[in-house]
Amino acid sequence: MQQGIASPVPEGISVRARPFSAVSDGPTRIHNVLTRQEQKALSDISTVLELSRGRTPIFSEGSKAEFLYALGSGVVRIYRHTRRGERQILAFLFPGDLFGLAEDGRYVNSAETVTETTVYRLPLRQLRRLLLREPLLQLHLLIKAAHDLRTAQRQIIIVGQQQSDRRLACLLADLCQSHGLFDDAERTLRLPMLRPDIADYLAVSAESVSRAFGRLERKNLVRRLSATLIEIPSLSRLARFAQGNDAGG
Amino acid sequence: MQQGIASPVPEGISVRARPFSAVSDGPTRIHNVLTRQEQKALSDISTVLELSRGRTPIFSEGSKAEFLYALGSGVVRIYRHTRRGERQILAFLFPGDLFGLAEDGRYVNSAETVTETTVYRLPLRQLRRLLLREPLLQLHLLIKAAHDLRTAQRQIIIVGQQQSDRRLACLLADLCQSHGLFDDAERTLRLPMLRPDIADYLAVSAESVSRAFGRLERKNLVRRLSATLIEIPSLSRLARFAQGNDAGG
DNA sequence: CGCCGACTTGACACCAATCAAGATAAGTGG
DNA sequence: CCACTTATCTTGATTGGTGTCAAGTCGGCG
Repeated sequence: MQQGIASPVPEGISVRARPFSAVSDGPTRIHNVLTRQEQKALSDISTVLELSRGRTPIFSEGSKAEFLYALGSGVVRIYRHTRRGERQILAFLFPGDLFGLAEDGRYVNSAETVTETTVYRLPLRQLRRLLLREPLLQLHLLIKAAHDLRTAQRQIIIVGQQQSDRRLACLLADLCQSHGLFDDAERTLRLPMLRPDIADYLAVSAESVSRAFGRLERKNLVRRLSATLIEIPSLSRLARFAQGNDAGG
Repeated sequence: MQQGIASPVPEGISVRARPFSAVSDGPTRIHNVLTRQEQKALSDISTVLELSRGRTPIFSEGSKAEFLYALGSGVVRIYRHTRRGERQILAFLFPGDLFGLAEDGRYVNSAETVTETTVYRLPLRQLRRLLLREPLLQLHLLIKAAHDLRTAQRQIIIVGQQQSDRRLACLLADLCQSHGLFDDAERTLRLPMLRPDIADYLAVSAESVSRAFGRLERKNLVRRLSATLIEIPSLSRLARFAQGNDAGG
């Protein structure tokens, strides 16, 4: 639905995640809404895939869709190619996320690992049967879908920003807040992806990502300790800048 | 889910729409997947709202979410404000679309009419009960949600385009193909929205929309008969240009 | 130590935002 | 029916940010 159901997050929902997907790490995530029992039901029909390196394709645009995937550990990117060979990354996925969106029986996007990952593969036919048998489980997936729709809408707003440093600030703030990549003690963010990935996510060139980092650095919003290790003195200042409140030095 | 279920569109699904939502106009839309019986069940818990003019607010960001809305006729825009007062339109909605996405019991976006509209309002509590009672209906809503996620991802790609004339071409092609706004005999598209709406949807300035129209006109991809009536000689050429294949004069 | 990939920085051209002015269309009152 | 008014759209001139191409730097690894 263009907007969705969601709304009051159903009460009495556990955030545990052992058997089915390792969603327990990182801060509590709103869409981790499956009970142990539901995760058991899902894991009963799933196959585990261990993908030991980045850039491993999982499926690609246009191929026949027979599975839904759930990410257990690691990071995955979802992307699509334009006709001119450009790539738009539609999402970075983290543990607990589902992927494998299809239309007319074919995947509409491509999926690749960014890091070493564990993926659970669920046959769509069995999944459909299961969902019809378990309305509450299905409702939780519906809520998850609504969450992902919100995430996509958030990215529309990010990509809609005109200045590249704001776009980058949005991404950095998101990564810090949601996915356990931020080390509170050191105030550092460990980026799992490379510059071209960031560029294709923000819809700018890789060079502009560098320049955007430079501008954030000059405003003391970030400091590059290395290309993938970013110190962030004040998360709230970064987030404020990302959302338009001009943050002075 | 970051991607979703969807996939093989369930068989044996009617596209009729009389009682609940007037989804029958325009070409068959993939997410119009409700049976008469399901529509009846939904209409039993819904209230009809007739909104006789454009710019009527339906709900706004941050207010308490107690309803899901279904659009019966007309056009609605979903948008969000950035902190600097800019507006990003996240979607134009057409008959059959659902809206009212919420998080923690509050709407995350604002919704306003663009034209005269008919809206069906569904109390979330009753809807939730109904969905748990009717797993197939719920599955159809899940498929609808997956469709909307695809639509949002499509907009990410549109907004990610660097040239404004390509963005505009994408929007025009979409409007032609999906929503019964295109007159096949005359080869004209009737735009229901004004320039600032188009601008805030494409994330460009209103002036740039005008210039983009000018450029498309110079390439003979469109002709402005008036500000809201656009002649489109070849839909396929327009679509090809939108997707990156450079279309010469 | 030197190679290699990844990232950064510089120079230039181009596109879009902005501010401002002009054109078009629709609606109002004489 | 026409003049006037207003809202909307278009066009122009300027400025700044970004893509592109190219060169340079950093860091890891053999």
